[in-house]
Order: sequence, then C-alpha cells, then structure tokens
Amino acid sequence: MGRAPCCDKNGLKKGPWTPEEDNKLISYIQLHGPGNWRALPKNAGLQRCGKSCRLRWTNYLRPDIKRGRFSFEEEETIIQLHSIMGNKWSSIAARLPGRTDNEIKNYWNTHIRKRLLRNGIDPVTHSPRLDLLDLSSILGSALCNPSLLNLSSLLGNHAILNPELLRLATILSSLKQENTEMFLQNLQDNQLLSSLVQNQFPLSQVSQFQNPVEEATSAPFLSPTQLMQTDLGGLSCLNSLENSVPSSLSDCLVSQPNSVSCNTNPPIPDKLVENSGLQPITNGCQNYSIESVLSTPLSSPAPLNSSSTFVNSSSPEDERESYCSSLFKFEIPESLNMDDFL
DNA sequence: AAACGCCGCAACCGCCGAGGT
DNA sequence: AACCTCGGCGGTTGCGGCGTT
Repeated sequence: MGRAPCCDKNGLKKGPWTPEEDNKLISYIQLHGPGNWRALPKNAGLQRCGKSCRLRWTNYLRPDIKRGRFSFEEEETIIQLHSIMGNKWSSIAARLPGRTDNEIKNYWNTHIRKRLLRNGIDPVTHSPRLDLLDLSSILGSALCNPSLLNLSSLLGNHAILNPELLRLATILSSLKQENTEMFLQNLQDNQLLSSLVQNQFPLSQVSQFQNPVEEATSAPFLSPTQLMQTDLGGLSCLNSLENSVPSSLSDCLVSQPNSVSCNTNPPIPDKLVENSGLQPITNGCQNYSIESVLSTPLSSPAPLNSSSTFVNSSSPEDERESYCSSLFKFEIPESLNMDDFL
C-alpha cells in the first residue's frame, strides 16, 4: 500500500508509516497538540517531513476518524454535496463527521464515480450522459401509445417538474391529435433531445447557491439524489425497473396490455436484455407511462436506505445500483406558469 | 498453483492562498 | 509591494490484496 519512496531528500523517510512512527506521532500530538508541522517531526523524533506527518495525522491517526464502509446516508450526502461543490473534498468532508477529504475522494473515484457512469450520469456535471442517453426510445414509445400521456394528472401533481420536460410532455400530448410524423422526425434528428438534456441540469444553477441547504431547498430541478435515481444508461435501468418499480415503468414495460408496435423505437439489444435479466419484449416497443413516471412526490428525496427500494438485491453494491429505480422524478415549481408551455 | 490483471487506498506531489515580516 | 513560510487542497501514483484465468 502507498507509494514507495521515490527519493530520500535530506535524509527524510518516505513511504508507508511504521507502527513505531505512528506511535511517536500520536504521543507527540497528544502532548503538544497538532500544528507547527515543520518543527513537529524533529521534536517528535521522526525522520519525516512535516507535511507527511500532517497528512498521516489528518488522514489516518486522528482519533475521531470513522473508518469502514460508507453508509447510504453518507453516500447520498457525498453525491448531493459533490453536485453542488464539485471536487471540494475538504468542504464535503467538513459535512461528514469522521470522514477525511482523502477518504471521500478515494471513495468517490473508486465507487460513486463508476456507478454514476454505469448509470449513464456524468459524474462531473451530474447530468445524464448524451452518449448513453436514449430518450428518443422513451419518447418514441410514448408516441406509440399517446394514451399513456396524461397531462391532467401531471398538472395535478404537487411534485416539481423540470420545465423542459414538461414542455416535452405538452408537445407529446398535443401530438395526440396532430402531426405525429413530424415530431418523430424531430426525435430522429435528436435536436430536441439534445436541447433538453443540455438544459436539464445547467451548472450555473448550481453555483448560484450560497450554501447546500439553500440549494437543496430551492433548486427547481432534480436533486443529486434524484439524479442517482435517474437512470438513463439502459442496462442497470432495466434491471432496476424490473426489480423495484412495480407501479410505474416496469409495469408499462412488461405488462402493459395495450402495447403498440413502434418502428421508430430501437429495440433493446439482446445482450442488454440478457444481462439485465429482463424478459425480451417481442414487439420491440416499450411503453412508458409519463403519468406514472411523473407521479412520484418529491419534496424530499427518498432515503437511500429505504428498504422498499431494494428488492432482490444480493449485495450492498447491488442495492445501491437498484437505487436508481425510477427513470424520472420531477418537481413542479409552484410558480410554474403552464401558459409558457402551451 | 502460478500468472495475470484489476482495484482500493494510503501517501506523495505540486500548486495555491493566507498570514507574517 | 514584495517576499517568505506554512498549511491546505486536489490530483496522481503505485503497492499490495484479491479475483480471475
């Protein structure tokens, strides 16, 4: 573990710390307290540079450090704070008692970041990744069965909705009577979708908040937790849909009685279906009910450790994976003026 | 059993800002 | 204003453990 000594400047030792060195450092700090790191190694009888001592203390030896696996709550907090602060690990660590910035950084890079990527979420922007996003299939499916679009229930929902998505839903709804073909063409061109995705979680909205509490309570769009729940990557989405969304998308996906074939909807590759554990749908069209998708109340994100979220999970990692169970969750600002979208 | 490759994480590196002179 | 010192931070490295072949 740790980096091997690359040099030995000034006779100072580098590399992994020995228990003896740890004991010396702990004993000295217990007597004199931390600080004055330049002079500390000499006074403590350590052949280390002050910086190395400080890092060893702050990242490993400090008595208040909590070691062990990150809890769901901690992980949720990290994701939320990262979406606000970016790679400000020390700021994030300040809000996670017992965790160091280094530990959080490592955990982010080795666990959370990978999972976000798997789920089709850009870990930097916390936005769905365009290269994996296949909203066109979702919307195309909706177009195949416009009855699935129920705006009235949407408008009666107290959740908060991303205006761009609401606009999209409105357009789709209007297409019940109008020119479906034209819209399908637009979908194929993907211009609308690109615009949608790029505008969905602009970073500028993140930076305008003075603190995470303010941001968490006033942000009009998806919270980071919801973003984790927003799974657009396909594979894990399908898996989680089958396992844990009994009332919404998975129902539409598997058991929708009036499924309609749709040529514009690219079928799920067999391999994906196979890996996801999802039963192949022979007509090649999944029907997503926007009504059901939009029905989740969202004044506060569901806790990560909500037991109802985890079904058929075999490991904590799987549990967190299945946490991305809802394809979309929306929030509708009370001030939203529907006229803007109609 | 051995070889190989991947992953996790402690530790290092370089940069930056604050504070003192 | 310029310089220096110190501490803090984020990014990166690479060893050791573990799983896979």
